Amino acid sequence: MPELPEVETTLRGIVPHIKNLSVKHVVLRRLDLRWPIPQDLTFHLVGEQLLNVTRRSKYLVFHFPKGHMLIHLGMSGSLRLVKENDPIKKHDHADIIFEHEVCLRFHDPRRFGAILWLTEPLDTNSLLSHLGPEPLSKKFYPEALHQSIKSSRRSIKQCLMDAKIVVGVGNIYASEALFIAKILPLRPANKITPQECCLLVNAVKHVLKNAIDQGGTTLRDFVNGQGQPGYFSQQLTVYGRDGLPCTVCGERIKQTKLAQRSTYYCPACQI
DNA sequence: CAGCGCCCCTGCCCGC
DNA sequence: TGCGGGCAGGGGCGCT
Repeated sequence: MPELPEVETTLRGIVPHIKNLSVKHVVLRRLDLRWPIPQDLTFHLVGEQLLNVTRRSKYLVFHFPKGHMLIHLGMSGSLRLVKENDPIKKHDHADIIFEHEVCLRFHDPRRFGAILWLTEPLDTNSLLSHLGPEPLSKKFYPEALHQSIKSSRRSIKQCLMDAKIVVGVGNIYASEALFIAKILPLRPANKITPQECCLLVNAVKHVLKNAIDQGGTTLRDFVNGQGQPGYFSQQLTVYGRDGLPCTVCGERIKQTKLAQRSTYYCPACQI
């Protein structure tokens, strides 16, 4: 399951191979994802040229002349480029087949993902219109973060994972960024100083950039557009390391639950 | 209205 | 070897 680096890795892996190609046909094997795949997706896509693919938050946006196809990978989704006649595996729910037998195959065991067709402008869509800044953009900066969390009584980790505050920081990278910034995940957001916001913004950008450079994190079954795993999991400093020594000070990493999500931190390094 | 918890679903791992 | 419980990277939604 993909966090932002995995979605970005997927995007970079597929764009050069499908941009400007026309859709030949569409195969939908299962419609019941998080929301049903629209029955008429085939009608909207066949014969149309894919103008571009972009990313907003963890949504992949496929730009067509008459609308946008939105794909979200949920917890377990992946997109791969295959040959049309590659054997179908369990949970291969949809194929978009382009010219030259280029086939984009959507695979998602848990079916928390989504494939949607939008005709309204992107910025008026209810899934996209309320999203906060992209973490790697200049719109995510220390003063803005401080402004948006300074009166919140939630924990800083929950705020980091709130897409209205900043998009794309999921459960793994929230713990990792807080470790780098030396801030305890449970700290109330309204107690985070402007100086700490600066550390945190830098940490979020650093950890996400790093993960993208490594091709994303593979915990279970993430694969990029070519079916290859990511390598960032070898660099995780706290996530999943409950009881193991902190890489900085040697203290044992602790695990706790925050809003039903596993949370890891070093009780010595982080305050 | 901020914030919490539920829930969608399959697979995997662990303990008995 | 089988079974039940718990856990997993997301995030919209309904309720308080």
